[in-house]
Amino acid sequence: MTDRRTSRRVRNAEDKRRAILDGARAVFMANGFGGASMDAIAETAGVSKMTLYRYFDSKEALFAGLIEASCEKILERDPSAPLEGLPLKSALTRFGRQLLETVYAPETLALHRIVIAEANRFPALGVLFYRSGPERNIAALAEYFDGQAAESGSGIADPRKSAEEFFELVRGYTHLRLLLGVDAAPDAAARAAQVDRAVGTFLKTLFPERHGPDPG
Amino acid sequence: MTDRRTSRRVRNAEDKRRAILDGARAVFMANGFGGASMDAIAETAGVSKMTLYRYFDSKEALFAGLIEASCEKILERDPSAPLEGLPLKSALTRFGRQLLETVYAPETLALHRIVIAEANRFPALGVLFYRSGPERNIAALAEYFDGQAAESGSGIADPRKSAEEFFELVRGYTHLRLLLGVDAAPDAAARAAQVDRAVGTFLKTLFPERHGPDPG
DNA sequence: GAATAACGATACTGTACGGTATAGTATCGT
DNA sequence: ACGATACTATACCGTACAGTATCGTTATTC
Repeated sequence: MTDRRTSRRVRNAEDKRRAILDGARAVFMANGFGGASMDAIAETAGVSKMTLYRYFDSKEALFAGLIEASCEKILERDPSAPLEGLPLKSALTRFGRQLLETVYAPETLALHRIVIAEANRFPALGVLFYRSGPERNIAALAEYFDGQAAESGSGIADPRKSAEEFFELVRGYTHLRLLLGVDAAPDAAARAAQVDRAVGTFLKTLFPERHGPDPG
Repeated sequence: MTDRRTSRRVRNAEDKRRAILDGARAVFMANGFGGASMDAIAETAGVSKMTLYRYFDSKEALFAGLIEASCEKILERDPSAPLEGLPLKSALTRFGRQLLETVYAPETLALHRIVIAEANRFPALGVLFYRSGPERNIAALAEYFDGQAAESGSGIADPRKSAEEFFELVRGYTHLRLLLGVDAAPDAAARAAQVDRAVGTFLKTLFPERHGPDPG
């Protein structure tokens, strides 16, 4: 029975591969591409260096594999999952909270940092990351806007642009501050407040006539 | 006359220092901290490696010196210079155009990349960068808002937050796409269009009652 | 239970790099 | 003109690292 079900060898191989990628993630994210050594990765992964090279041809290949795996993990989530029928304000709030939860998470920040840092050396990974993450969020929200437009009759002029604007308002400069290590990570309450403000601001840009004079 | 005016020796020293920093900028920005070698920097700067170490104690010190110098250069500009008395819309437009011109410039993008990348290894530089750049822009705009409030009577509830929101809308996701190498740098016309849209959107968030129904 | 493949441990190679030492040359101040 | 200082060029040291080779061990397959 060479491979009834999945042979044990294959499963072990998958385990090894996961272990290697986990170790690579830890070391690469903490030290960057240049600061990470293959010896350190092997040790962190609990694997001999030979095994490393059995699974990945080179340091570059390992790095690329890691980023691709991280992007695939992002892709597993459906960003628009349960929001199809929701009213606008609720949908925006949930979109926003979900965004901040993932985007402010240390792992996501580390991924941002390293992909931005190595965008020169690995141009394809920058594109892959953008398409797997931000791009999909934007597309999902834009699609939701389109659905809303069909329902309510009155549509948004440029759903894509509006979607981008919403996410910009949500993530805010806090995102940059986190990437730079200026701020500490905000807790759930702070994140919720930030989303609420962003939703309020954004709704004014969509339907200015519904809001009275604001200043004060 | 050991130093009537500035002695020639110190002028030469300043020149050398500038040359070294220029070389360091080119190499660091192109290859990152880890990918940059002191030999390459020396060669690019047209200077012997010994001279490098006469001016900077170590690679870290040189890197820190470079970032500090870059931040000082940013600080020389007064972000709020000629906008004091301008009406709101004009002021925002000029704020916005100035922001995009500098923030989308390749050197600024490279600085962003490298500071974000090395925020772990050099936490102080991340803070320095933020305070020299984004923070000052935000503060300048917030101050302008305060001035407007004093003039017009009706103020903005949270000028700082509003200033951040404006700049978020202006730089947009294009900034991330540029950092990731997904988009090519937009030309002046595209930047102007982006600013105009951001200004329009932002004004709706400030004075929703002044704008009629928008969708369509 | 033998054959086979994967793995661990470790030693090794070549090289690139950070930093230093040295020796000789140009430049500056007086 | 002379002494001091800055600079170049180059060789060098130690180390760290990417990648390879070897060998003994374990575990899987049939």
